[in-house]
Amino acid sequence: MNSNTEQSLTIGRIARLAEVGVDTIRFYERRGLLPTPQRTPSGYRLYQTDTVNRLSFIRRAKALGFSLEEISTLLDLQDSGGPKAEVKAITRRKLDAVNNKISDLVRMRDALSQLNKQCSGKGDICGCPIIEVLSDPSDIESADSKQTN
Amino acid sequence: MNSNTEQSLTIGRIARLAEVGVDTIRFYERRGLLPTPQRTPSGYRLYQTDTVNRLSFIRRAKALGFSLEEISTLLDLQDSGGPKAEVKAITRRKLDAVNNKISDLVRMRDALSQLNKQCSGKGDICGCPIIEVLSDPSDIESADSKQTN
DNA sequence: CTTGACCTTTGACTAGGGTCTAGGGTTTAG
DNA sequence: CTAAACCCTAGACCCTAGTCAAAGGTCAAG
Repeated sequence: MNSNTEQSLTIGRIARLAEVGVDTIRFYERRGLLPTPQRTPSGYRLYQTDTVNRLSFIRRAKALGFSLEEISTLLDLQDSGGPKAEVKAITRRKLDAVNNKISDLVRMRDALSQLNKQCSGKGDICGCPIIEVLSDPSDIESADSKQTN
Repeated sequence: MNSNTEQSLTIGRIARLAEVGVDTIRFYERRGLLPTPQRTPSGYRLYQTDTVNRLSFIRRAKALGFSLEEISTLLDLQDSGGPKAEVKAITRRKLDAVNNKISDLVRMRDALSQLNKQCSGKGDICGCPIIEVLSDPSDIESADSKQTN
């Protein structure tokens, strides 16, 4: 096909380069994260190699906890040269959300870890502090005063 | 209806007492978290008041991050008087999972917070450190990790 | 008797992020 | 030439934890 200049890759090749599935790429296209690609006369999608960068961008943003919708916005801002303030606002919101999630999980962890410490793990279930707390939470705060087994 | 002994409640009443929806109760029944209840001759479900405790158990276990499947196991153990060790193992696994999720999120938070600090938020997007990191991660210590929700 | 609140079932729908299938057409290596 | 490997589309399906709707049956009050 094209001898030199800039090479075009089929979806399978670009998928292997970016380490994502071909279905994922088509899915991202439908979601507007990837521009509609060129096609061969027979209808095959053709991608430029820089699409790999875009896919990597998406992977990294996902690793930071951004949703596909947020990533889409980020990519639009990048494409259009939009204001930095908006990128920062998205990051800030995500940071707040992550912090909230961490607080929730830390609370869960503290409760679980206390229960785990308190339960001997021996014998049958009667008097198991874990079951007891779940059955009646009135002692969940004062749970450290009990040393049941 | 019933004057004294043990009163039976319709699904709507038990739902109000336990502060869950009636659909949720039927859903839990299908999932095996609630035993199949008695019925009136006309087919209405009838619950004993202690079903409220069971529903509260489920609510509290959910708040600790247990999935319905795990809660189902916990309830089975409670019903059958199974070994404490198993309850403890489930709690331990959940604790580990929560800790892993916290680590992931803390890593995300650190990356996001660093990016947020670095970005001036002024001007257009050229040189935005957030976009740059997403485009080329060579300057951040791999924020890659599992997906978290 | 009628009204309204309650109950029944089945089945569809939600969000998020894909993954897979069926039923085709195309391209390439041998 | 043929078979394998690749590509296309539309649409169904996965997971979790429910929630909602439709179409009908039941029950208590007035």
